[in-house]
Amino acid sequence: MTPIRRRVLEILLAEHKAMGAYDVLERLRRDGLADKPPVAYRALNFLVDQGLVHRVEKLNAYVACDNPQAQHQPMFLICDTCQHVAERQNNLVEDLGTVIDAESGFQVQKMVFEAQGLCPSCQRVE
Amino acid sequence: MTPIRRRVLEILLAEHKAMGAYDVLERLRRDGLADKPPVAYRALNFLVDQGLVHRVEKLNAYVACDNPQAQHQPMFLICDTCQHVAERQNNLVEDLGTVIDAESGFQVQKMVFEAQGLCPSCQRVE
DNA sequence: AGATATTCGTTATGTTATAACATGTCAAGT
DNA sequence: ACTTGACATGTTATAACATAACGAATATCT
Repeated sequence: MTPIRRRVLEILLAEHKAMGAYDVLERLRRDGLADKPPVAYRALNFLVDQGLVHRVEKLNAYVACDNPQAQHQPMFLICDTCQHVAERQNNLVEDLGTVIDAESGFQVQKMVFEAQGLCPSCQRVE
Repeated sequence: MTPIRRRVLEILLAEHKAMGAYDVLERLRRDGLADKPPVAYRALNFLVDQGLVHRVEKLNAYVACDNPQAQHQPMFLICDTCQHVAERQNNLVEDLGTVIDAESGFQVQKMVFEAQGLCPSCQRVE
């Protein structure tokens, strides 16, 4: 952990939402830290490798992990209306990894599971 | 269906692999068709909406659908070694959609499921 | 201290995607 | 036949996302 990495994690924890790398970068700039793209990407990639941050593929964005202690295969529920990203866990995801392996011989190393739709509170509004 | 859309679909069917929008564009250019990014993106988005093509989020790429007739929630197995993308179906994916809805009230409209790892033939080589 | 490895700062550029607007095409309605 | 409307296309420009490369700074080990 270094000052930049720590700061990026703090930013993501404080926002508690998915942020693009350039959004993070903008925050770093406001803090007087370096503001070139590689600075943000390096820190984000490091945090993702450590399991402290997840990347949301559908959004090209990053969120702080809800539960960094536990080994887990996260899945994300992305609300199309309010853009909120909820992290969830469900054993079915890991089961699916096992099933794929058994059925097709494909050796799964990493899985991406992301659902888009309407979160409960946006359903009520519609 | 229009000439450009048909041609883009043909290209993807012929390659039988995931192609980036700019790869498709390069082919269109060779065919003497328009070669500006929006041309490729419009055709690809159209084909995705029709269910004839899928977008692979992890790769920012597109593949022709294996089985366009059937209503399905595809999943993709992406080999990190040979880059091959296999399309699969499994009821667990749809089950997961149902479970999410039941457990958290999130109304799922679209799901992305992508696994990365080693395909059977690349496992043998390692 | 000197050697080694890691991180950082920066420039430049590569890659993916869309906004905006002008133009073309064709069929339906009058 | 002519206008309108819907849709598709062509084009410019630029936004948004991401990394290669390299030298300087900092930490770690012996």
